[in-house]
Amino acid sequence: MKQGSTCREGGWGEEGRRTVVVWMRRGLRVQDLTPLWTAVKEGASVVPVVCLRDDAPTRKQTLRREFMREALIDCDASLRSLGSRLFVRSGTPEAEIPAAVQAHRADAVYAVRVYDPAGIARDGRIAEAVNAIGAAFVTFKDTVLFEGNEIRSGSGAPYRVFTPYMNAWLGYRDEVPPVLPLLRNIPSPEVRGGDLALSRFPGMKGVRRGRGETMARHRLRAFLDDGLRRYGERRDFPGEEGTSRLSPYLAVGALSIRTVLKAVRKGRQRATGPARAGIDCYLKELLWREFYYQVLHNFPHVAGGAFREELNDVSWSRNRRHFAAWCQGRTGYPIVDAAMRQLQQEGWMHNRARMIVASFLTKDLHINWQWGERYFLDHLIDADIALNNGGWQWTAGTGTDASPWFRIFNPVLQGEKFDPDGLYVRRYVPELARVPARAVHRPWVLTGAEQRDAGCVLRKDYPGPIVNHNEERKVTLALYRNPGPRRHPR
DNA sequence: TGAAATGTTGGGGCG
DNA sequence: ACGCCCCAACATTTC
Repeated sequence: MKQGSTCREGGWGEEGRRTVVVWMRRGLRVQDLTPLWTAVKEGASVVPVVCLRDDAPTRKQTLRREFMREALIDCDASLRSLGSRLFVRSGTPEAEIPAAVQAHRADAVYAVRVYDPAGIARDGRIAEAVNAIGAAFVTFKDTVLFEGNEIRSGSGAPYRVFTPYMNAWLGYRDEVPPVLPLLRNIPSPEVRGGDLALSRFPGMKGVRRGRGETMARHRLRAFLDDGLRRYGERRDFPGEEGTSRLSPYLAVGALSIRTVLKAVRKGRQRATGPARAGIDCYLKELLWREFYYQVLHNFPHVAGGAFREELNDVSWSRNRRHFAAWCQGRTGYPIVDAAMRQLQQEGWMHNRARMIVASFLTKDLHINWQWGERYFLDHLIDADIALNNGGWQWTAGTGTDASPWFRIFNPVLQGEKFDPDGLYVRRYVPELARVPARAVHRPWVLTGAEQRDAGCVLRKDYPGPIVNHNEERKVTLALYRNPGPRRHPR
């Protein structure tokens, strides 16, 4: 379970017990958090640390930062109820984790393990600095049930295709790590130099009490009671509340994947027939999560480009006007625009919609999927490098188990299929609220009089389609077939 | 977790 | 009554 640098001999602090800095990175919770639980179980005096920056958030990251800070408030409150607290450090982890070790004369740093190359490199630098002052840097498996090196094919190779991976994974189903026992008390030292109280941190002004571990547990409970058994039939309709909405909590570590799996399995035992099928559908999504972590772990080059490296040569469009229209939800394709506006307003987007907008960016606008990947990372409150990358490469057709690159979504048909009444589109694109259902995903078919009746005059109240899907589809086929240099018109 | 193009079939209108 | 055509509905192939 542990993996890390040198362990220090006999490092007992002045009160005769070890002191461990628990870096709460990707672990904004108190229960079922491996590094925290381990430190407490070992009898250490625990210093739960978060490193925050007090610069003004960029506009694009506002929602994400707000979500994280709500989770911090909840986390701090939970820690306080168990005799501890958050020790907030102002600055970068590279500077502040070693500084916290120094201030508390800690013997070790415990943290949740990460798998992205940049995060691994950063951990390496921090480990070096921490080792240099005589403490250990130890990371723990926590974000996934099984790591990339734990499930291998018969030949020992990592899996590149989802279905065989899933089958192999199911062979280990009895070995999933259990939910950790409840912590009832977390011994912690007094604050030292550089430690801030969360409430005193400048960036916390005005942050409401709201989402965090407590809310995550409520959501999980609500999903188990209501949504889970119908997940299979409802999950594809972005206008409905058919999904768990747990992803933001998993992303910041306000909820543990072990807790989710245990709860879902319990629900599955009681279910029969279609309900069980619906639950299995959800379990499969959790396995996609495991799969993409496994891919990033074993094939780290995906973080910087296509898994299928020959597809790094595709010459993408750099049309800024198109990209801006996509970002702002002004492409003239209602389902795309609704989805992108949902992202801007809520910092979250339904997964079906994510696939549609990703297909549109790559296959209709011919823009590099990495532009979309970056945009999603900046705007999603559930931003997760492994899953975001896996999803984008799946749609772009550059990844493992990728859809063939010629699998292109038609935004009109997708809209009509998965948002038949236009509920989703009308909610996020109010210009289209009064457009009749038959045209809500293709408003350009309305006559001038019908447009005026619906209060949606094309190119005045709502943009005309910025590209012609049918034409751009053909361009994409040519582009992927022959990845060489190419000029994009307009 | 696609969609378009192409092929096949069968029913009904119609000369 | 029959063959022909049209086309919807469905299946298969192709990108």
